[in-house]
Amino acid sequence: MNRPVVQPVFRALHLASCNVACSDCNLREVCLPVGMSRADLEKVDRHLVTERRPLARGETLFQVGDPFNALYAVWQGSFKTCISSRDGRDQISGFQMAGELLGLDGIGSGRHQADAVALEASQVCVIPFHALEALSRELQSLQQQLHRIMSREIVRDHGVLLLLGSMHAEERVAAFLLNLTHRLRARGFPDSPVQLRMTREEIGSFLGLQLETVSRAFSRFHAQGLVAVKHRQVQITDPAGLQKLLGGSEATAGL
Amino acid sequence: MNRPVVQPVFRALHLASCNVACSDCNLREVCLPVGMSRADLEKVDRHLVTERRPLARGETLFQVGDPFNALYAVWQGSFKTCISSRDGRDQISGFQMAGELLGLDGIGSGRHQADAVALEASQVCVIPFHALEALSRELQSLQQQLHRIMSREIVRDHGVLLLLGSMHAEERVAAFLLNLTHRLRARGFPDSPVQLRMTREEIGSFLGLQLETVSRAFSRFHAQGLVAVKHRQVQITDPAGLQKLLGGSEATAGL
DNA sequence: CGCGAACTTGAGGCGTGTCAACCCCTGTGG
DNA sequence: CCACAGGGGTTGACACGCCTCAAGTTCGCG
Repeated sequence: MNRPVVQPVFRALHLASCNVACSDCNLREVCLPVGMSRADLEKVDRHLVTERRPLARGETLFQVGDPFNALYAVWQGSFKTCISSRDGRDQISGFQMAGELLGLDGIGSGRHQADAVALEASQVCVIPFHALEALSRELQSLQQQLHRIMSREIVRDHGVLLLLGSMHAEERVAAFLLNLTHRLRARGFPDSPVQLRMTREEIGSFLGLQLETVSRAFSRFHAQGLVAVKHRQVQITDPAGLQKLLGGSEATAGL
Repeated sequence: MNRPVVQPVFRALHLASCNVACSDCNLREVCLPVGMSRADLEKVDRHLVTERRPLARGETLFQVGDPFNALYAVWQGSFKTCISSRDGRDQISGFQMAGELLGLDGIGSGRHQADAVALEASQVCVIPFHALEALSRELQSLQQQLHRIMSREIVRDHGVLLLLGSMHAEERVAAFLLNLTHRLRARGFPDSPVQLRMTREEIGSFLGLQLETVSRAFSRFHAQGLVAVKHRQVQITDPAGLQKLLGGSEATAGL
């Protein structure tokens, strides 16, 4: 890797854009190239994912109406996606962490249908969509993976529908916490204290609740010994107890 | 095509499975093959859509856990799709009418993740998924169309999220009615009296409301002169008034 | 004609939203 | 290093929208 002498700020950018290779990425088992052969992976490296983009906390990756050119895979950090109707109502449609794809909602119309905002300092891999379509006509493994990812996004949304349509406040918050820890564990994070990256208001927006209701749910869980909450530090001390609040259901996998 | 002598009930089945051709279908402008060339359409006819399946009112097309083999395009009639968690909670995730695709949620896991039930006597075109993937590697137009459809399904779900997460009961019902009439009009139905195919309870399940709440919303709309409701016959007399209930927003396109 | 399902309407209670006060943490500037 | 401002979070009191339960009506169908 060549490493020219540059000022720190540019150096960071430069380093980020070097060495973008799915085949070396430790997310390859949870990201786009799940289950692809070595040979196919190399084609992906060469033709598909060549750029990585860093974002500061609060920075917008894309917003409603932006022309759609690429999908983005979260490489580091986390994001929220917000949708809004023109009368000012708005809502967070999901939180994305490492290995998850952003931008799928832009394919249908050629324009992004949501805002994507970094919740912390983050980096995304840029996947130009025309290249993705071209390569997935060539590689069946890539084609199947893309279809699976889109389908799972639909199933995830249906899970949120179920949550918003039929669960009470405490059930929603419990489902949210369990889902979060499931996803973190799947990515190899220790499931001990979780550092929330979003505010109570953002959690509430996602769950269709007011921020006070979210806060009260946390407090009650704390009082019942289910979790230890301190600001954004959350430690689940009784996962089974939280699960029981959901009627024993485990259908929290896909939020 | 051979036409054996059979009893009427089987004959109906047989006739239904003849003459399945997207190129002749009057839904081709709203269904899977939107915008495809004549030549590509013929390949679709030959290799992809060869079977049509009739269903009686209340009959199940597929249910949760069934192996996923095919997508289904609604040709006639309408469907509901239901999701459920194992503690008995369940919810309708959508209503599908002519030209809309069923089964996208099965791609990711190889098993259907919802129940699809006919709301009236209906027919669907069967689209074997392995054949769809194979042909869409060959035809860019088909590939793009599939991606667009899946993306729009995601956007639609996000619209429902917004509805469930941020709207009051009457707003939800108003959005539901407007969305229904939009879709019917797009399919060439006269937008005068609409015949609902679902019960109040089903509407409520979809909107995250109790059936009584839906009924009361209808009654109030009636009293305000916005609609003329008589059982399942609904006539929107003041679309602009309904729209105003949504804060003037027109973000109802994608329910 | 009579039964059951679907629908309507009313009364009352509960869960959240709303509003408000207060606290805690962080970061900034003197 | 401390003071202070401001955003984020917690907690309480109250109101209100929707759920729940119940009774009665209409429609569809055998």
